[in-house]
This record gives sequence, C-alpha cells and structure tokens, in this order.
Amino acid sequence: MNKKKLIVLFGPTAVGKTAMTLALFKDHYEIINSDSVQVYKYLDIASAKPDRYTQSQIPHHLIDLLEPYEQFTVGTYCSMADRLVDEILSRGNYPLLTGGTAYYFRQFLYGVASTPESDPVVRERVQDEIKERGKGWAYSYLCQIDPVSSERINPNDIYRISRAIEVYYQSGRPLSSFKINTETRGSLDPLIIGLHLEKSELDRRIELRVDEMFKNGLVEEIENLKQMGADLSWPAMQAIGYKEFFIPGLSLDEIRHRIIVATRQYAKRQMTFFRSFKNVNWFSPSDYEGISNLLMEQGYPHS
RNA sequence: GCCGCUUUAGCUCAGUUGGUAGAGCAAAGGACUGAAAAUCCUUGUGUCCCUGGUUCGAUUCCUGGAGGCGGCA
Repeated sequence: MNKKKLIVLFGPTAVGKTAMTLALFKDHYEIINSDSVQVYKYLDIASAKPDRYTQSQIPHHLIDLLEPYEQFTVGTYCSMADRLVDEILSRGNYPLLTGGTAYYFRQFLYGVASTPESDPVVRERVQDEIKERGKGWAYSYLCQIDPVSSERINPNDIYRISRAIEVYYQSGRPLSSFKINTETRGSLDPLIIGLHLEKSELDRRIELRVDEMFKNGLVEEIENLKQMGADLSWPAMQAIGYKEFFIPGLSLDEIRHRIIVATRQYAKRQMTFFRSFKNVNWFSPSDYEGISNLLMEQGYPHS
C-alpha cells in the first residue's frame, strides 16, 4: 500500500502562509485549512481568512464549516482531513494542509488518541462539580482516579484536569491508560515545511496586520456578530481579535493594543510548538526558490 | 513667582521605623492525550532623578537642584 503524499505548511500567525500558497501551490494542490478559527462562518477579518480571490485560485476545504456558537474539535478536524486527503489524491491532486493550529497538525500526523470524544453533557456536569466543590477538589479527585496523569498535569491547569475527569466519567478508565502515538502514522508520507521570521520582523508584520484588520472593517464584523447574539460563551469568540471586543470599558485603541499583544504571545506559543516537530524543512517566507527546489526534489508539482 | 504632592523594573505602582528592593502587566524560555487563537509552568529584569550633608552604612533622614502633576497668584 502506498503511503499518502501530502504537504504540511505551517508557521506562526502573520508569517505569510497565504502569500506562499498563492505563489507556489496554485496548480495541482488543494488546501485543507488547519486553523481552528477559520473553520467558522462570519469570522473573516480577524481570523485572517483567505480572501475570495485566494479561494478562487486554489480549492480550499474546512473553511466556513460551522456557526460561531458550535464547538469544533481536533478529532473532527482529523477525521475530516483524512477523508479529504483521500478525495484529493483520488482526483490526482496533492493535499496541502496549512494553518497555524499546531495541535491539529500534531494530532493529524501522529493519529488522534482513542480517548472518547468530548461530550458536552459530561463537560457541563464536570464544570458544575468544579464550580461547586472547587479546583482543589478537582485536582485531588484526579490524583485518586488517575495518579499518572496527575503527575503530568499541573494542579492549576483546570482545562486538562477537567478533560481527564470527563474521560474517566465517559469510559471508566483513566486518561493515562489511553496510549498516545509519538511517531508519524505509517500510512502518511508528509513533507513538512515550516515558515519562520526573525522576531522583530514578525512583530512588525503583526502590528501592520492588526491595523489592516481595522481598516478592512473589523468593527463592523464584530457588530454583525453581536447582532447575531454573539457573546463570550460562543466558542468562536475566544479567538484573538474577537474576545477583546467583549471586555467592558475599553477604547478602540486599547482593544487594538490588546489584540497586538495577544497575537505576539500567540505567535510565540506557536513557534514553541512548531519547534518540537521532527523533520521540518524551515524556510523564510520569501524563499520561494528554496521551497520550489525542495518540492522538485521530493517529486511534487512546483512552479 | 509662591505653596503642596510626586520621581523606584520596559509600563503602572508597592516598600524599606537607615543594612542597596517587590507586585501586576509586558518580556524571555517551556509544556501540550478530542475546548488549543484555549489552558498552564518557569525566569530575570534596577545608578531606587541628580548633588552635597549627617551616619560605620542613605534609595530611605536633612540641604540644594532638575523633571512631572495640582492649587494660589
């Protein structure tokens, strides 16, 4: 059985992934969006969703998939991406997974663990319990039901504690009993391309991009969402460039500044995650020639 | 011009009854088991505005000066 050839293209926010796809991947490629915010409808500007023109030049998948009040998960991403990879290959094209959500790439490449998928009812039950009995209880309960995970998870990391408890409620098994994969799935033959920029240059681009977002109507986009009933309980509203508008009492300038700072911090976290991937071919986002040569060497269509 | 308050980390500010200092934010580094643009961990950062004096020792008390804020003229 032939391994599936595909390209993974990642890099921190604002590094220039979209420009890169237009420059080098216009023909014989189809993009599988790997960005946890661009899957949402109506979140166009602050999510830096590829514009109409870009989408007309290259087929895009997994964009505008959900309403902003719906929950997306890695598991869904992975199964949809798997199906799309097969479809794209059967058409004689190459899948190009691109975006900024490192966690999605990690789970896609290694294969998502066999833990039960998250259940909103159970999640709410656990949330209620934590609210009632406190975070201290949650962690000591975790120590009891899953000592192995309690070693790994910090007592303050209520997200992961909560999830570990959910898994226990749903399966009757500790989270740590589900083995995770640490190697790329045998069925895949990925070519991983990472884009990186010097910190000061990336910071400059982030600031420019945020100013562009305001010029392109970010405030109107938020107004539209608020008219639809958006508030912080909508999963999509936790994204940078959206959540800031729900903080009471901020001026537009303060919102702008917070978005810039949060974006810089996000880019830093992304780089930390990306650096942990193996077999990454790192390039500057302007190095079209280097990437083109790599594609040629690896037997991929190139321009 | 006079009176009062103020000057400490990149920013906002605590503090030291005289023994050269610490929070939040920012920053740097890291983690990541179906929420991941989420969540969490670790770590510094200093002519304590300048000048003289008192003192074993001054960022702290005193003199003079400079900047900022407010009031009166």
